[in-house]
Order: sequence, then structure tokens, then C-alpha cells
Amino acid sequence: MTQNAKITIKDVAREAGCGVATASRVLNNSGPASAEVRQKVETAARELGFSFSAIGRALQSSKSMTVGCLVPSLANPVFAEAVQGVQFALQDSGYQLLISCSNYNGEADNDAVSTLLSKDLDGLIVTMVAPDRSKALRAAAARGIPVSLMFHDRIDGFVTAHVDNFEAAREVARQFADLGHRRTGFLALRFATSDRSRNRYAGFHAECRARALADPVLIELSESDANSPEKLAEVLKDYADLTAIFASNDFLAIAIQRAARLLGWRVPQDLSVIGFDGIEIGRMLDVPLATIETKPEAMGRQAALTLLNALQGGRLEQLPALPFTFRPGATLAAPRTGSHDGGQAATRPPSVPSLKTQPKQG
Amino acid sequence: MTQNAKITIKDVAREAGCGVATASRVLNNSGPASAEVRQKVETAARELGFSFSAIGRALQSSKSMTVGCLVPSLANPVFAEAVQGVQFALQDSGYQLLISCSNYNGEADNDAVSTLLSKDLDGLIVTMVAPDRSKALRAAAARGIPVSLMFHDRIDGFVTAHVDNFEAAREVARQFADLGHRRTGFLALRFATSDRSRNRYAGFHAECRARALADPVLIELSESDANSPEKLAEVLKDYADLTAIFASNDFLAIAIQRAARLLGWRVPQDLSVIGFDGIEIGRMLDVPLATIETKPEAMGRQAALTLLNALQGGRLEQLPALPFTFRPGATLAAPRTGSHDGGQAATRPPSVPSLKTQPKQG
DNA sequence: AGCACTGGTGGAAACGTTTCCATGAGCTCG
DNA sequence: CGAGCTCATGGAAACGTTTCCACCAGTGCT
Repeated sequence: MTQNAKITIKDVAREAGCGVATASRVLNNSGPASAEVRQKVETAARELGFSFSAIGRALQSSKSMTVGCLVPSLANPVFAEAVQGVQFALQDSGYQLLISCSNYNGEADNDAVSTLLSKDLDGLIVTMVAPDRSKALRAAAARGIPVSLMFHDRIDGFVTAHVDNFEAAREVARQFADLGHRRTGFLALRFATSDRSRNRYAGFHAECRARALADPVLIELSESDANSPEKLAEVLKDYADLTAIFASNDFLAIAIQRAARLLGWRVPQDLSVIGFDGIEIGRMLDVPLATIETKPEAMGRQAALTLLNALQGGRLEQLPALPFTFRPGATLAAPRTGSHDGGQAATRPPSVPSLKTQPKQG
Repeated sequence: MTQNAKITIKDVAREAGCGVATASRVLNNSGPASAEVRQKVETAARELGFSFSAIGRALQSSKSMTVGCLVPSLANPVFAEAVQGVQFALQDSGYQLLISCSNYNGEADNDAVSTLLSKDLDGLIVTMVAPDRSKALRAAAARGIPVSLMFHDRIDGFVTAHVDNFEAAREVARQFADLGHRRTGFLALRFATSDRSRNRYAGFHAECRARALADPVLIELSESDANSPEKLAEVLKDYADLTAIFASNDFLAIAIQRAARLLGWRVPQDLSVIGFDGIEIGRMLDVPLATIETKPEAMGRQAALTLLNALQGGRLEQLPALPFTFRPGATLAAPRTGSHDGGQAATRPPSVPSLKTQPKQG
């Protein structure tokens, strides 16, 4: 049971029989002090259980030692891991981490930055819908608050910790092309509000052209489509001619497989799927997911370290894009000759029991 | 491009030609002011782009308007969602959210609370290894800082937002028993450091006894076991007599299925599995996961609202446990008569292509 | 006319730090 | 032995707020 009243450096000084200036110098090792008084101050501080008030310090130094972090959602493990990376990088720097979520909402997102800005923080790490169009973000930069982006591809006037989405998507196209796929699709959720998604599509598209494949079909999903295998199947049904789908994230890649199987299509025989992100669970699946593996935590870490460097007097420095790797998986195979919307798929049952087609054979 | 220098209430007062006290009253609507001066102050503030310094306010009111939140890891979607729930609940309250992760480390965890404590925050929301044994947490309470737990079952002296793990686990036992399972296992990671996991085991154990099943076998995994399907299969091999496994979280539930299939066991015919948490992806799987569905975000929200109430002068009040529901899934079926470590499983190939057994049939 | 109110106002203290500056003591060196 | 050091020390200002209090000018009342 420590004392209830907050004890300040004044109390320490009084207890040690010296002035507050001296106590401050001792406690911060920031100036001369005799061995004797040094001793007294230290024991006084210990006995009283003194600890500095961050607020007092902040006021006097006009540094809050706080950085704000805005991400679309923590429910998306990719962002959650990135935030964790930020957290680890900040851990022993003395900076604390303030967080906020925008829920993928472009306006909420600008407002959130404004709100964060009003809390006197020293730096900002954000992923948002449209950083290049955010007034609040420009205001921050103008005020001299360093800003570090995560996930976004490069944007004029900002630094970002990212993977090269365009290049990564080209790799996906290459994988499909090498196996002989010609007709592909790109599956996206919130395409309009995600520059990452758009860049992935662009890269995928570009490489498909370069390899003389058909232009990939853009399949945009609504939130409710994505969350219901049945609705998703309904959507997918119209794309029976595709032999390969690039999903803009692993969650969609998993969901689309379920939809495919509901339609009686087999993965990978009838439809190949490649995801994006490389979430852990993809490796645990029965049919391990082929995907582009990224390291969201490393992205967070990089964004934080970049910012930290700027906060400590260095320059805000754009580092090279983080590496991605293609992770092979059993969701990828050569296309069967002939389409799957005709006979064969219908006559063969799905290779995996689904809730509907599987009689309990107790 | 706003001005570079921080503008304070003094600037506003000077511009408006009044004293700072008056400016403060106007801007806060906290006292009398003539219409005329009110007008002048407001336009001055607007023109100068004034906004309050949270630090100045904090110093004077000795309220930091900040609450700290500690969770084991944001890489675990359950905690990430809970934090998001906290964030939403705090959103418009004027409080900001400081976060920290302990990485499931019991010491880091106590230290993290200490660190948080030293940052003058107004409240604490935590999930940790051993809240009941944390000195730092008791210190917080003693200092008058309200503490709200998440996920933990009830502990003397604290309030918590939780589901009743014991009861939920009994429901799992009931499901197994009703289908005729007799020999069950409980799969756990970090059993020693998770009171939730232990309480789930306890509830499961209790209900198994009540139903005259064999006592469930406790299968403790190491971190590396859990992340490698092959290692996991190696572990699982020794439990061929079990017909049903309760995994202490959905991730393990998914992983154990892959391990089972590597051994040639079919799910659910040869092995039934029920998970815990109810993560979204479980519904998207090919074999939708039977699980106990919880609402981590609601837990975060409840913890935050409880805390908020206390911060606004109310009592720290223990609310009833949040509801859980059993979500049926295709991973659950009646056991086959006879064990699966003999003939049938070996003669039938796994029902699903795995990376190894699947020749590319280009 | 004097009194007690009331409403509007601004000076100043307080919150917990750090840092500038002045003071005083002890020293060395010519 | 005194000038000029260096070292140790503490008072006080400053950071941006809010709030207490005192002041002043009206106003309404006896």
C-alpha cells in the first residue's frame, strides 16, 4: 500500500534537505552534485517511492514522448501485427504508443488524425484510406510532426514502410502463367479505399499482359458477400471460365475456396488460388494456401524505427521496400484442359466433405 | 500550412484583448462572459487555429485522460479484437488509449504494468499472466487507479469482463457426451500461464466426470509443436485412442486437424474437434469448425465501459459474464465404433489432398 | 444616499518539471 | 595574499492550463 498522494520532486528535495534543482540534477544525472547530497537524494527518492511525472516533464520540454498510430482495424491480423511491431520497436525508446482505428472509413480516418493531432504527440504512424488527400496529415507535417506511413506504396512527401505491392502481384501472375493459366481473376474487398489493393491489381494486370494472358477480371466484393460462403458462391458462379484467382488477401483466398467447393469445383484442380499476406493459419489448412508472404510486424517495426530516428534528430528517411516471398501451397496447380462448369465437376463430388454433402457415417 | 509555433490560450487572449482567465471561461463555457467578448475570443481562437494543449490541462487537473491497456499479444486476433473494442468504447469519451504487449511473459507483464503506471494514466485495462500475483497491479489499485480486467475469470479484488470459461467448457463436454464420445483430450498451449486455459480444462474435466466419461487427457503443446503440423502429428500419434479433442483455442483446433489428417485420421469421422473463441475464419473453412463462440470485442467494450464509469465518479462494478454460444460445425460427429489406429484409416488415404500426397496432375 | 447584490473581468497561484543564473565556497597560481 | 578559477547549490522563471479571488460598475432596494 503506497501512499495515496502523488509525491513530487519537491518532496524528495525536502526529504533530502536540498533544493529541487539539485534533486533534479541528481535524479537525471544532468549536472554536478556532491557525493553526499547525491546519496541523500537517491535514498530519499527510493524511500518515498518517487517517480517522475511524465506530464510535468512534457509540459516543460514540450515533448509528449508519445506517438500516435492509426490503422483501419485491429480485427485484421495484418494491421494488428503491424501495430505490435510498432509497439516492440517503441518499447525501450521511452515513447509510448497511442492507438486509434478508422474502420476503413475515409472520413473517420481524417478525423482520427485530427483528433490525434490535438493530443500533442511527437510523431504519427498511420495507414489510412487516402493519406495523399488527408488535410489533417498535411497539417501534421506542416506543424513539424514527423509522419511515417505503413503498408502504403510510396507517396510524394511521405515516407512509408511497405512491400512493393505491384512487384509482388507480378510474381503472382508469373506463377499462374508458368503453370499455363490464361484466364485469371482478381478478388478484392474495399477496392476503392485501398491503394494496396489497387496496386496489386495493377501489377497483376501488367504482368498478365506482359505474358500475353487475358486481362484479369476484377471481382469486387461487398462486405456481406465476403462473410457468407453462400453469397460468395453466388458471385463466383458467374466466373466459371476462370482457372485461377488472385485474392487480395488471405482471408478472401480462404473464403473463395469454400465458395468454389460449394459449387462443386475442386481446388486446385478446377481453380487455383493465390492469396496475399501470408497469415499463419494458411499453413495449417488442410490444403495449405499458396500466398505472397509478407511480414506485417516488420513493417510496423520499420515504420517505428524510421520515425524514432527522425524524433531523435535524424532525417525522416525512406527505406527500401521490405521483401516479400512467394509461399508455395497446394491451392496452386496447372489448369485442367477444358473448363469446369460442365460435366466432370458435377459428376465428381467435392474432394472434401462439406457440411451439406457429408452424411454422418457413424 | 499552419504556423509553426504552438499557439496558446495566451495568444488568443491577447488577440481578443482580454485576460486569459476570460478566454478560458469562454472557450470552456465555464463561466460568465459578455456577448461581446465571447464573440471576440471565439473569432480569435478560430483565426489563430487554437486548440487546447492536453498537457497543460493534464498538469493542472492532474488527469491525463489516458487509459493504459496491456494484453499478451496483438498477434492473437482475440486480443486484437478486444483492444479494438476498448478503442471504440473510449472513442468519444475524451480518453485516449495507450497500449502495451507482454508477449505472454509473466515478468514482462508485471514490468509493463509498472511502466504504464509511471506514465500518469487514469485507468488500466489488462489481461496478464497472473493478475492476482502482480505487485504492480495491486500498487495501481492502492494508488486509486481503477483497474479493469479482460478475459480473466473473477479474481478477488478486481472486476473483469469475461465469459465463464468453466461453464463454456462444460458445454463442450456435453456436446461430446451427447454424441457418445467417451475418451477425450484437452489441447493447450501455455497452460501454465493462462488462467483461462486452466479454467476451461477444469470445466471440461468436471463435466466429463459428471457424465461418467473418462477424465480428459491434458495435452500440453510447446510453441514449436503448435506451429508445425508435422511435429503436432508426432505428438498426436500417441493419443490414438481419443475420439474427441477440445482445443483451448481455434488456432489449435485448426492445427490439430491438419495433424490428424497427416496421420490419416479423418475429421470428424475418426476424430471430433471443438475449438474455442469463434474466430471468423473458422466458418470459412472447408470443414467449418465447431467451436465456442465468444465476442472478444464485446469484452473489450465492457471492460472499457466499466472503467469509464469508474473514472466518471461511479463505482467499479462487476458486470455479469458475457454470453457464449456453441457454434455447430462439421468437425463434430459421433465417434465410429472401434478405434482409428488400426486398419481403416491406414487403408483409406486422407480425404483431402495434402501437400505431400498430392501429385500435380497438370 | 447608502447598501447589498450581481455579472463581468483579469491577476495570480498552482500543477511538476527543467534550466538559467546568481551566489558562495574552496582552490590554484602568480 | 588576492585575482581568477571551478564546483556545488538553490531560487526563480517558464511551459499551458484552470480556478480562486478581488475588483469594478451597474442595479435595485430601503
